[in-house]
Amino acid sequence: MNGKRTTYQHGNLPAALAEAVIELVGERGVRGFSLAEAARRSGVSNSAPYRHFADKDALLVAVATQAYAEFGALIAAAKRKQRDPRAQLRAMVRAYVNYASSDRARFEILFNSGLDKSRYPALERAGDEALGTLVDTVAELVPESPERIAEAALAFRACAHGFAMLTIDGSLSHRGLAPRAIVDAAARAVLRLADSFAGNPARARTRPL
Amino acid sequence: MNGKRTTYQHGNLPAALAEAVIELVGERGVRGFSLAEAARRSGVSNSAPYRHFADKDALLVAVATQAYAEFGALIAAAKRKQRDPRAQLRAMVRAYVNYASSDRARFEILFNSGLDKSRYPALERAGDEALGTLVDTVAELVPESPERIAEAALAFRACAHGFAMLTIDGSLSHRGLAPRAIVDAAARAVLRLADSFAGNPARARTRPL
DNA sequence: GTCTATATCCCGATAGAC
DNA sequence: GTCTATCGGGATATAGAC
Repeated sequence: MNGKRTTYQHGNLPAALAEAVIELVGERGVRGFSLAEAARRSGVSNSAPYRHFADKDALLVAVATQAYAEFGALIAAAKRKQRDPRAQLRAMVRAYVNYASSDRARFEILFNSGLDKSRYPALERAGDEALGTLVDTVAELVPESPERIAEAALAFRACAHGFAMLTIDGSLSHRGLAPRAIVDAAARAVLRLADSFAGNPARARTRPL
Repeated sequence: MNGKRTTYQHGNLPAALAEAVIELVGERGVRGFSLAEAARRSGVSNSAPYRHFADKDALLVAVATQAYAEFGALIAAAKRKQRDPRAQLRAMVRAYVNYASSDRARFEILFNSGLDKSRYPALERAGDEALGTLVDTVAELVPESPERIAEAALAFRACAHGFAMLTIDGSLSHRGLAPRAIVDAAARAVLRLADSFAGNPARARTRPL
């Protein structure tokens, strides 16, 4: 709001770059994204980003960390709108899979960018935090042993993740499956799993939950 | 087997390039792969690949198409070793998820390269063919309606796919989950789904299959 | 018909000036 | 913090050697 800016364009170059990254990935995919173009769109020179990020990957990791926080918040919000654990699980899975189409760029950066998460502890922690809500819910749904809870949580998450990845990857598009239909199918599948886990392992179930 | 080759290095540059791509992706990941380096490793100039492939992506698509064939063959082979449909499903899921760790480079090219499959019809067809065996098996497992079969097949595939993607992505590695354990968990999860689908939709199940 | 040589442009990254 | 300059490398397109 004043004329103080001379060489300093934004007051917040990191944020501007992050936005540019999202924009670019949305337009060209992760492979089409370039640091130089992000700098250009932010109105700075090629080398300016290096004052804030060690390299291209560092910028991507920063955006991914942010995205994880947003992703986790969406999942937590979906849960909060429901009362019983089963409905909460459904809502969370829907939020998970929906994120792949509603915020495709960020989802791609998180899960289809080839970033090795195990090399970035902060990113790994952000991921664990984002999905912590899911694990908590599973603990209420599945009886007894921690092993069973862990197994169930992994299954739910993997199932939802698979649907989300297929949403992105184009393998399903030629089958006329709209994003919404995929979200529905994912929720149904995970609830089937949940019902299976809720019952006694080796025996039949009788209307779980 | 003769001295006829002078400038012609391989007798088969496309195959040599494909091999180099696998090698490179294995070493550096999809993002680290470069066409120039693949050419170098194949002993030809920068521009030689363009006699066979329109661009970088075309080479990647060619390798992906090949990989799909191999992937599909592994799944089909796993099925053939079993008799009853349930065991066949288990074997196929295991083959699917195992592929992610046993042939990580090809799996990454197929599912983590950011290639938009819907833009390459040949690749799309290769994918459908590779997974056709799975759908066939589901038709034997799930009763009645084609809609139910389609829903079940999608759920099984998505679930397996999710486990496979998590294998790749490093999200699970810090939890001490070995590839083998992930394969086991995936098979158990998909069989839970299968049991759920095999029963009557809205009622309890009684030891399906 | 297959590959080399070459040339252009873009990108990633670094060094030093303001 | 940012810019300019610069280096090395990669992606292509073209022209021409064999």
